[in-house]
Amino acid sequence: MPRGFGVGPHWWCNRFQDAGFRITVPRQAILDLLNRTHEHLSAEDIYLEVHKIYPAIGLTTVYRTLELLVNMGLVFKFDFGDGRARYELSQGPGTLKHHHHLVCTGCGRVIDYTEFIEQEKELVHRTERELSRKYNFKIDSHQIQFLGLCHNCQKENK
Amino acid sequence: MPRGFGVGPHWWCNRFQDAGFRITVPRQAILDLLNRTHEHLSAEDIYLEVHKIYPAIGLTTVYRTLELLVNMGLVFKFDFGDGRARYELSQGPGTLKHHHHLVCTGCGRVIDYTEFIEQEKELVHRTERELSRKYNFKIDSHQIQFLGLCHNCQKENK
DNA sequence: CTGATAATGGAAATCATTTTCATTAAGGAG
DNA sequence: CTCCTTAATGAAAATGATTTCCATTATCAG
Ligand SMILES: [Mn+2]
Ligand SMILES: [Mn+2]
Ligand SMILES: [Zn+2]
Ligand SMILES: [Zn+2]
Repeated sequence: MPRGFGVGPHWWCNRFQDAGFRITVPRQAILDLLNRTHEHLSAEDIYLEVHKIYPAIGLTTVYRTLELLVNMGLVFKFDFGDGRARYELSQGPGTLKHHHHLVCTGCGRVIDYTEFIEQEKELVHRTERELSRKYNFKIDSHQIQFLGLCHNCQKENK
Repeated sequence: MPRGFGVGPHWWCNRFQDAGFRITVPRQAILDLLNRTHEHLSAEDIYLEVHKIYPAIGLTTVYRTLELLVNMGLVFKFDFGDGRARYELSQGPGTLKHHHHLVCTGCGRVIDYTEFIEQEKELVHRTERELSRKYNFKIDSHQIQFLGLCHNCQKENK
């Protein structure tokens, strides 16, 4: 109902229409939020944030929408080991370039990195080609993450 | 109490003694199982399997032991997206070489692969060096996984 | 062998995510 | 613009993996 919410025809509207999904207020609000942050938000983070501007939102809808977005390939879902899934927009203007993650096992901090992404791309492509052939496996995406201790957490453990 | 269970002084006994942890029957049983399988077992898988040979085991102990083993670096913990953690022995004879995973998003099947591990090692080392320096981040380990559809699941989706 | 206490296991508690189901609202047809 | 079909929503309850509590047990140094 909030006439004129995030109404402009965003880049994702076509994706929805083509797939036959309805463009609803909750979906727009969630996409708007993801589009405007670079953080790795949990479902609850998103619920709380969207709730501020659209209090009628339900946590269930957040989960459902995120699942839809992941299936559509618009959103990445990650597990950084803290017991809750984290989400990040995969495309669109304002989105970070292709990157991977550095996860601190001490405090949970996550750093996006893009170093060596070019060399990595090459290796990944070769590996994908080889694995697809050898295991007859159709590869859609990949995840790379380094686990360790961030600056702060290194001191604490002496 | 089962005198003569998996009693022989296994390779991990020193690790336990050095760290001041006790070598108990449940711990031995869990390590024995992990040592003898190449599967990616969940805590409950392990509980059920160990339960056959040592019925007194409790699920709580399985979780606690696995956490300990992960902290000691003897076991890897993975999330393949099916809502439960999976565990794999990280070292010892009989352990697979350094490898990564191919995860089917259709049926959950996980394939270990070692292709291009040598080239990968090089890249990983360079990346680690660079990231450690740039972000002052002490890297302990890394995970790489490819997501996609296995042979069977490709057909089903037409 | 014995004592201090680390480790265990059952039951209850947590907590993220999913399911259920009655209600609402996209959006195509008219 | 109004109607109508039905996809989408949200509150509440259910689920299911993992954690916490706490009384009891078993390891192992002395
Ligand atoms: Mn990121
Ligand atoms: Mn493996
Ligand atoms: Zn940290
Ligand atoms: Zn499959």
